[in-house]
Amino acid sequence: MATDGWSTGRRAAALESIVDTAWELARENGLAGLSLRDLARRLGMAPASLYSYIDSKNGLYDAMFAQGYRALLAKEPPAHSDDLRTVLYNGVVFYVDFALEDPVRFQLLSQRTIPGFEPSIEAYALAQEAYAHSCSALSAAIEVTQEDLDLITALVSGLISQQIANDPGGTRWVRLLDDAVDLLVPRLQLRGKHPASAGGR
Amino acid sequence: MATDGWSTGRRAAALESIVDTAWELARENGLAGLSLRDLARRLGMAPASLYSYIDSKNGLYDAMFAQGYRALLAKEPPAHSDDLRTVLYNGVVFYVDFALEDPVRFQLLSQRTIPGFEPSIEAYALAQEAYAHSCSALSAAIEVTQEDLDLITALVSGLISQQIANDPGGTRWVRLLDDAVDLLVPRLQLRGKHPASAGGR
DNA sequence: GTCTATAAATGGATAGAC
DNA sequence: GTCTATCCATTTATAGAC
Repeated sequence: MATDGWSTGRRAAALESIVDTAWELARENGLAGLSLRDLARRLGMAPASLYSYIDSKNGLYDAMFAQGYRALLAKEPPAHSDDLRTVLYNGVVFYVDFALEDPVRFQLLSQRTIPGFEPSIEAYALAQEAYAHSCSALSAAIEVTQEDLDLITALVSGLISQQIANDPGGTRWVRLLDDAVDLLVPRLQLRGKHPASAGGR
Repeated sequence: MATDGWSTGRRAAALESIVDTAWELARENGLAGLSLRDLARRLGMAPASLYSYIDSKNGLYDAMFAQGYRALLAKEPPAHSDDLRTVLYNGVVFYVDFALEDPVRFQLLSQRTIPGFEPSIEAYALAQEAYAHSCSALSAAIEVTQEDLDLITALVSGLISQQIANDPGGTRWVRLLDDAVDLLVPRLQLRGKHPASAGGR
């Protein structure tokens, strides 16, 4: 039905506006400092009205979590390349840019910091999809193991969180991205030269 | 005066008991979920009495922060060695053990996650002291630049936070510590062979 | 869906007696 | 230094009218 689609469309748009405003407040007062009262006030509505769109505060965090990963999935990925170093570097920059663009979002999406919150299965599926996308470009360039990917993830997320925590707005850590890639590339190439050890998951 | 020392000693002991209990609650309910009311109840005292020891909730976080770094400084450091890889590996394991021993403590000490909290100058000095200790063992073994140290810090803290966030209680990330050290050692040795580039801060 | 009203609890923090 | 009492703001969440 047209009416049905229209109303659910309007509903989704209203929810997205709520989530957008929630991110706005989270950037101002911190993720844990977000309150439904502030949110309703900024939206010009009564706090109780929020419950037409979310079922609880954790439901709001869940919607924010999902929207965050949807934003990552919607981002234009780096151009393809056959050079391993280029693929890795571009992929890493792609994610670092996204993370530093909004540190609070990085906090919700990548760190476990809100006491009671755990993403729903559907929201977590988006996170996995985004992760798979990041890995596929690299897998196309060279055979990588799960351990390779985990090391890359650790190093990159470590640089990001150090940057956010210890030099917010600066470049002390992100400028090491080149060096970080230089660290990783030899390990990946080494494995690429031993096809006998292929078959890693 | 003896009385003075005694009373301040008792006072310090009482404060430490408060901070210990605060950590206990933080491990149960999350760092942000800590409340002065719960804390007082568990201590068997009135909430108002806490204010004889702390001046505010952030003051409590500050005392916890300081105590956390004091615990790190009090930990028996790894044995000395002349082998670079051994020094690096032992130093890294030393810190990883400390972090995983109490993930919530790692959160307060190493991540910026409590909205209004910023460590006091005195507490932060302890953090710097602990950092300097970690670096000195490495510096004794080989010449390292600040960039080297930052890369090590990023990789290690990245492994720790991934371990905590994505595989709590498991070993998926920490078992990569060996590989992480293998990644770092060549970079450090390379610089060691070019003494012309010495003088890095 | 939105509102008013309100629940029911928790939060941090202070005043003042003892 | 500890207590009782309390303030006052805030919190999430619900009930029920419109």
